[in-house]
Amino acid sequence: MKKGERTREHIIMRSAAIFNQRGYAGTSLNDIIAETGIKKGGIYRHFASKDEIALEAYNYAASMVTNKFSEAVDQEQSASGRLIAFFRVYEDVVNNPPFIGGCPMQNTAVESDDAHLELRDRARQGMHTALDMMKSIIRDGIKAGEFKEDLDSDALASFAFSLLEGSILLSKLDGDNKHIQMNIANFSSYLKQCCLQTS
Amino acid sequence: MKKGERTREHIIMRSAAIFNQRGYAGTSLNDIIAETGIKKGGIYRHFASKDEIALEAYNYAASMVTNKFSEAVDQEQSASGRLIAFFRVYEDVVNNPPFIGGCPMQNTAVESDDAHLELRDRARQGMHTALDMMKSIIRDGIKAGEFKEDLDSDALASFAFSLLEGSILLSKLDGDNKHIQMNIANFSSYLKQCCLQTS
DNA sequence: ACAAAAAGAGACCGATCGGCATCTTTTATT
DNA sequence: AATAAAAGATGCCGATCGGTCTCTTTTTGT
Repeated sequence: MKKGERTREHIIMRSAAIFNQRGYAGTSLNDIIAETGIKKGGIYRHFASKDEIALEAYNYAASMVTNKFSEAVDQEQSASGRLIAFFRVYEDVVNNPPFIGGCPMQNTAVESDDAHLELRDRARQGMHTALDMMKSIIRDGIKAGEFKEDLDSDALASFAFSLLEGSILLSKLDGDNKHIQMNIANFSSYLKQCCLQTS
Repeated sequence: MKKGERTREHIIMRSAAIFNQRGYAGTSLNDIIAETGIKKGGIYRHFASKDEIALEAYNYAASMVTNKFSEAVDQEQSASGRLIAFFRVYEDVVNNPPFIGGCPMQNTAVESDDAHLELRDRARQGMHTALDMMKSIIRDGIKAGEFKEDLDSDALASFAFSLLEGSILLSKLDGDNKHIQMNIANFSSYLKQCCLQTS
C-alpha cells in the first residue's frame, strides 16, 4: 500500500511549510487543503486530528534543520569552525533559510510555550538536541587542546545558541541579514579572544 | 466622559496579557471577554475590531518593557553596566518577566513576521527602539573613554540584543533561568575582554 | 432630581472552525 | 480482467469565529 504513505508524507511536507510560517493557531485545515490540493476527507484518512498533523510537521521541519546543521558541522575540522557552522546554516535566513519560515524550534517555542504543551515539549527537545551537539563539539575542542581547559561547555553552548536564535529573530524581523552576519563575525572573534587555548 | 476611557484602558491592559501569552491568532474575542469581564457589546463600543485591540495591546505591553529598560539603565553609571541592565530586566524571565508572557517584541515578531503586517511593523519599531538605546549607550561609552575607539556600535548593539532575545527564548522554553543568567555572566566578561579601552 | 448621553448586555448574523460519515474513485492483488 | 481494499471527494455536523444591532442600564451635566 504505497500511495497512502506517499500522500501522508506529501501532507506533512506541505503543511510543515505553512505551520512554520503561520503557526499552529494561524493555520487552518482549509489552509492545508489549499496547500496540498487534498480535500478534507483525504487528509483525515491519514491523520486523526490537526494536532497530529502539526506534530508530524514539526518533526519533519526540525529534522530538516538538524540535518543541515550536521552537514555544515561535518565540513569543518576545528571546534571553532564547527560552532560557527551552525550560524552559517542561517547566514541568509532572509532569503534562503534552512526551512521556509525560519527556525522551527523558535517558531514553535514562542507560540506554544504558554499554550500547546505537546508542541512545546517537541521544541524543548529540539533545543536540547542543538545544545548537546554544541556541548559535544566544545568538549572535543577542549580535549584536543584547541579550547581552554577551564571553558564551561554548558555556558558556551547556551551562549552560542542564544546568540544564533536571537540573530535569526532580528534578521527576519528587520528583513536584513546584517544582524546574523555581524554576529557571526563578532562570535568568531569572541571565540578567538576568550576561548582559545593560549599556551 | 471618564468611565469609557477607564474601561478602554482596562480592556487594553487585560488583553495585552493574553495576547502576549497566546498570540494574536490564538486569542479570541471570547478570551478577551472572559479576561476583562466585559461583554462583546461593551468591548466593541471602544474598539472597531480585534485588530485595533491587538495593536493597542502591543503598544501597551511594549511601553511597559521599554519603561523597565529605561529604569534599569538609569540606575547604572558605566556604559557596560547600562548594557547589562537590559539583561537584568529579564534575569528572572521564568517567574517574573517585565511583562507577562515574555518579550512582546519577540512574541509579536515571531508570530507575525510572515503574517500580520501591521503588528510586524510595530515589532520592528520596538526592535529599533531597543537597538537605538543600546547604540547611544555604546557611543557614549566610547566618547567617555570606557570603550575602545574603534568599537562598532551597530555591531555590538545587535550582538547584545540578539543575545538577550535568544536568552529569553531558551530560558522560557526550558523553564529555567540558567540560560539568561549564564549569558549575563558571559556577556559581562566579553565586554571586559573585548570592548574596554585598554590604555 | 432630571434629562440627555454614554456605556454595556445580550441576542443574532454569516462565515469558518475542526471533525465525521457516506459515497465514489482509484489502486493493488490475483 | 475481476474484485477487494485503500484512498479520496463531498456534504454535513455542532461549535466558535469576528462583528453588528437593538435595547437596557448607568453615568454625566445641569
